[in-house]
Order: sequence, then C-alpha cells, then structure tokens
Amino acid sequence: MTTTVKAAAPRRTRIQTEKRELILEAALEVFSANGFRGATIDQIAEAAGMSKPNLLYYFHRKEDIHETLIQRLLDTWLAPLRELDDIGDPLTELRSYIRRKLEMARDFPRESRLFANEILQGAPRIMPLIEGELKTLVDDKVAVIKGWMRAGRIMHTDPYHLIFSIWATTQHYADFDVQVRAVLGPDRGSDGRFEDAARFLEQLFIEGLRPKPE
Amino acid sequence: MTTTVKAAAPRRTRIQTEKRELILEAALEVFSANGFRGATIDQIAEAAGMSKPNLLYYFHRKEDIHETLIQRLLDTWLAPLRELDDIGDPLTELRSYIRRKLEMARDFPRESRLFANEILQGAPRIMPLIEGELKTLVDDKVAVIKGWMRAGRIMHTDPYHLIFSIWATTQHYADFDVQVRAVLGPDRGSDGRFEDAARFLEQLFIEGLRPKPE
DNA sequence: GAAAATTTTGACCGGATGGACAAACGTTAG
DNA sequence: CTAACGTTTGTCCATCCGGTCAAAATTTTC
Repeated sequence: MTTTVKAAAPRRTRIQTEKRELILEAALEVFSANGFRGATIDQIAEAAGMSKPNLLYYFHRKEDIHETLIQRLLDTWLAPLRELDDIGDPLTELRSYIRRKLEMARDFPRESRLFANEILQGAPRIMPLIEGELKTLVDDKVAVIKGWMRAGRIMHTDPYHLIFSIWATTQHYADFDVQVRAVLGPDRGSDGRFEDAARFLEQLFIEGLRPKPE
Repeated sequence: MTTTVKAAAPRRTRIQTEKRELILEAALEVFSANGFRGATIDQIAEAAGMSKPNLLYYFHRKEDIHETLIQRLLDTWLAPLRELDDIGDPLTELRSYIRRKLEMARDFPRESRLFANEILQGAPRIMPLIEGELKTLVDDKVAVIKGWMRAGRIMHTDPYHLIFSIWATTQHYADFDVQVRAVLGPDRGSDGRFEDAARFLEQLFIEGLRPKPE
C-alpha cells in the first residue's frame, strides 16, 4: 500500500521538510537579488544558517533549488489570470485582474524578480513551461476577452498585447522598484506608492488619457 | 597647447579607438545576455575576436567595460523623453513618445536588457545616475504633463505613474522578448509584433478600454 | 539504551575566472 | 637602421565556486 511502482513521492522526515523550506526561502532572497549565475551556494547556505555541505545534503545541485523555486513560482504567478472569469462585467473583471496582479508585485517582489531574471536571460530553464502551461492559459483567456470584444462590451483591440501590458505595468513595480523609488523620492511609503499606482492603472486601462467632453 | 593640467581626455591612437569600440560592441552582446556576473572576460574577448590579455590591454578591469557601456546607454535611453515637448498637441506628443520608446525597444533590445539587468539587481553601479540625471529629467517632464492636465488637455492622473507605465509597456517587448514570442507563436515576425504592439499601445493610452457609446 | 538511520561538519578537489606580467612582435619616427 | 613606442600573446597565479567524501554528531526506532 505504501509502495507504488512509479514515481513515488519522496518520503521526507520532519527535519527534511523544515530545512528544505528554510533553504528555499533563503535561495529566493539570494537568487532574486543576484540572478542564478550571480548567486553562490555559500551565500544561500549562510542566509539559511547552515554550512554548504549541509545544504547540499538537502539539494544535491544548485540548479535543483532554482528549479523547485521556479516551479512553485509559476503557480502563484498565474493564479490571478486563472481567476479572470467570463461571468460578470468585463471592465470589472479586468480591473480586479489588474489589482490582483499589482498586489502580487507588492507582496511577492522577490518572486517577480526571480521570474524577470529568468526571462531576461532567455528563459533557458523554463522555456517548456512558457510554451506549454503559460501559453495555454493565455490562449484560453484571450478567447474570453475576444468574446467580450465581439459583444461590444469592451473596446476592440489585440487581447494578447492587452495581457502583456497588464503584466508589464504591474510587474514594473516589483522589478524596477529601486528606480521607481528613486524617481518618486522618499515622500510616499510603499503603501502610498501602490495605492497611487492602482488608481492610475485603473484609470489608464478603463478610460485612457483623452479628456472626456463636458 | 596640447597639454592641459586637469583631466586631459585620454589621447588615443586610431587602433585604440577602433578596438575599444569593437570590445564595447561585443561586451554589450555578452552582458545583456548574461548579466554582469554571468559574463566572462573570455566570452567578451572571443566575441570581439581577440585574446583575453589583449582585451585587458584596452580595458583594465571587467567593470570598466560595463561602466562605459552603461554611461553611454543612459544618453540614448533618455533621448526620447528629452524630446517630449510642451509645444504641439499633448495627445500627439505622448503618442510619439510611446512610438519612439517602442522603436528603441525594437532597435536596441540589448541596451534595454543591459539596463533591466542593472536595475533588477538593485542598480548597484548606477544609483547616482538614477537619482540625479534621470530623476531631474523626469521631474522636468512631469511638470510639462501637469500643465497639460491643468489645462484640461489630457485626463487628470498621476504623471509619474504615466511615465512608468510607458516605460514598462514599451521595454517589455525588449526585456521579455522570449516570453512575448513564445506566447504569440511564430506566426508574426518581429515587424508584425511591433506593429501590433504600437497599434495596441496607442489605443490603450489614448482611449482606454471602455467602449464608446454609439 | 543500543542499533540504525539521519543530519552535520571539516577537509578537500578540479575547473573556471579575473587579472598580472614579461617577453615577443609590429610600427613608426628620426 | 635603430630606438622608441604601441600592440599582442603565452604563461602563470590566486581566488572563487560547485560539488564530493568520510567521519563525527545527532536523532529516531525498537
């Protein structure tokens, strides 16, 4: 009963589960700040409060840590888009999608940067996921958006580029955080920045910039 | 006459000028694809068609190459924003700014990625430039945009976030190119992608998504 | 509480990488 | 022709880094 022939889930002790989690947390910090190549096992080990050989007891190779991290990431990352639903008002749906995505940039900036780092370098380690899972999901949601357009419920434009623009604008606040902060100055704290951004993006996507006739 | 007391521009032979240019071109390729840490002097030397010690004859340290590259980059990079002008129709001005910025993403993707890499890692090497030159320019243009808003010539929103959103959406096509390509599929070549993007962004920024009443 | 299994550590290895250097090789000016 | 200067190369070094290994320390199991 406890043994299966194929791909049994690795049996893990309490310590293994805890330590692996500790390592992944530390690795997220280090990878997102330095990229895969820029991060060293020693750095991760130190951030996790253990020796390098000890870390390598839990993850045999540096790449294994990275891979685990990325695999988890993508689920979290695509969750907001998965929620985009055909029922309800299209503009409201899109507005909430933008808000959710912006909240992810605020609450998980390290995950965003990890992803950005990976894509920037040509996605060497996650190309299959991009071409598979991600593309499928996008195609799916594009169909929904096209439906809205055909019904005249939102403007008629390119749905792919609409999704890209939402990704770009929201992730910008995580990936380019230092630049945003430097330009805005220290006046507004993190909360204020994201409030302003949310307000702005909502208006941009719904109304655009052309002034309404009185 | 040929000697000045302070900081004389380095006197360079013809060969030096040529070879330095060759190295910078090669380094742009390698740095933008691998990040600073991920790039090796050997790779750059090979891409430039010379031996490592020979390369080090022209640039003493890896960082020197990177620094030179980044310094040049910022000028090119901010040129489109510099052109944003108070004269002329605001919507037209913004439209051309977006188009120019998108053209830069298309024509100089390596520069875009070099910049993105640097910011992603916390801008360790160019923080002063961001807080100085870049911020000053942005503040300047924000004033212009605010004028337009006060005059009711464009919608009233946050001008800083407007600029961020233009940066984000346009640079996305350079920095996340592999993802964009993977999602769109191979149907449309580079030209088609950028045409579609330009059309979409123009509509988004000017009109937004809310359908016009008939 | 002893045997078995798991976890931790220190020492070590081989290859990559940034950089130094002196010697050799051109090139040019007098 | 040759001295001076600029350019190129082969060799070498120290450090870093990913990863191994055997032995010690600890925890779990019976």
